[in-house]
Amino acid sequence: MSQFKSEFLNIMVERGFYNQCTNESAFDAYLYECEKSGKPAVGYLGSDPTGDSLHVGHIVPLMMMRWFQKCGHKPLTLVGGATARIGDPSGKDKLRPFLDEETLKHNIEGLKKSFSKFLKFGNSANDAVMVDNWDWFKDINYLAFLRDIGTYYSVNRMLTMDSVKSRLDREQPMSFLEFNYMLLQGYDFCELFQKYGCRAQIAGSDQWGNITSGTELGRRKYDVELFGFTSPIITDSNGKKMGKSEGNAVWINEEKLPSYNYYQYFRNIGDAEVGKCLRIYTDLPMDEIRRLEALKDQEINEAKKILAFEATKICRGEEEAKTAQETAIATFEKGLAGGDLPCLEKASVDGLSMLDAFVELGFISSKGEGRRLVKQAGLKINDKVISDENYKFSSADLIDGQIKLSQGKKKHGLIKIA
RNA sequence: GGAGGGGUGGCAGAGCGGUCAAAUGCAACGGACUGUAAAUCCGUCGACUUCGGUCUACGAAAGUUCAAAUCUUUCCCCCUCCA
Repeated sequence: MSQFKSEFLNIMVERGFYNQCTNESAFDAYLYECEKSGKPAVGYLGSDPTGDSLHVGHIVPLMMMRWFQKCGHKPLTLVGGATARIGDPSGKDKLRPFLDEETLKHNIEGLKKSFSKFLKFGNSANDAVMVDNWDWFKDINYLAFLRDIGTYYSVNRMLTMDSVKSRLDREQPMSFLEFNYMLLQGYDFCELFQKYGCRAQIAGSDQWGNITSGTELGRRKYDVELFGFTSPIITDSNGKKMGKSEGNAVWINEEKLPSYNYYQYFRNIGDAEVGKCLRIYTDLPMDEIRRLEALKDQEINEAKKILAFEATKICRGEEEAKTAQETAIATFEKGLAGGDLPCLEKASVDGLSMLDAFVELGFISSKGEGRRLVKQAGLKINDKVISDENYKFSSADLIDGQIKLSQGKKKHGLIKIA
């Protein structure tokens, strides 16, 4: 299996991160050279601040960077303050809405937070560094850019790029603005090369076109070989992209999603995904992973628990992971009401309408939905199915000062007396 | 600038004067079966409701009509072809 000289690439292959590389053997040699000499290679991962947190779908490249750093290399995290003002057309049919300054600033802060959960930032040689491409794009002159960069791009070739071609094939509009996106990303790569000696870009496979834009620009303009390295798109067994739970994104930042929900997302992963997810979303050694993924039937639940715990640990810290796990075990295995469940605090529960409580907890979005669920036996109070949609609580429902509310089999919450 | 086509629920996509809260598919949700899995089956899927109904919705506004997603006018947006 170990066909590479560099530790990094071997890990990538072994754990299923490897999809495509611009020049495998040269990249390997370069990394090996760096690893041997103790001089970190520099690689970057870019992300446009279109939201204020990354989500599970972004973890794959984040974990690649994490390993990159573990192998002694230096990760740069680039936020696209400039490119977000344009919008990457890859994989999209519509022009993105423009973002105002304030949201961009807010989003960039959020991304910093997300990045720092997976990478170590600081001042030593291989610590991660955050950069914003707005810094070099904000003062750029249009004519100068066209002349210095535009000359290296062939429109003929750009039209064959997937991001462009698929739009055209599907007869979706593509503005000139978006068409320029790949030049900007190419420019980023070269800029990072100039400033930090960055030779590698790591990303999801949908970025291939944008990456090669950079490597080609590097070759033409600076006569240097830059490397691009991509991961496969990780899908679940239905072939859908990972990262949605109950129709909502699984966010990295805790203010967007409680750790308990984060834990549950991984706990509920399909059997077929366990091995793949252990490799990608945890730091566990391969021996351990091979042992876990060999488990079958009921036993595989042990593997899922470890997966959920480890994944939560990386992102939310060990304490949070423990609490989430304890809560999950208490509620699901012991049928109790665990401590970290979503909770509603009330001064008194007498006369409180059950439906209102469910709405307030966010389990249902309307009372109508709640009524339907009651008809379908989907709502429970203290583990007893409720058949009266107008049920009102009284202090008789309190058990140890709290009431357990459940919607379906998986959503549980509490009402506590404050 | 000219000619034509189109904007419908989370998405895709029917409907083209009443029977339309709007077919169908996907997604989502609940139940059964299980292992907090997958597959399958059954059910639900605008809001409020004293479950009788009430209200808001088919790009926006105005109009015709007892009645409009469906017809008319204006506006906005998109697509295709021509210049």
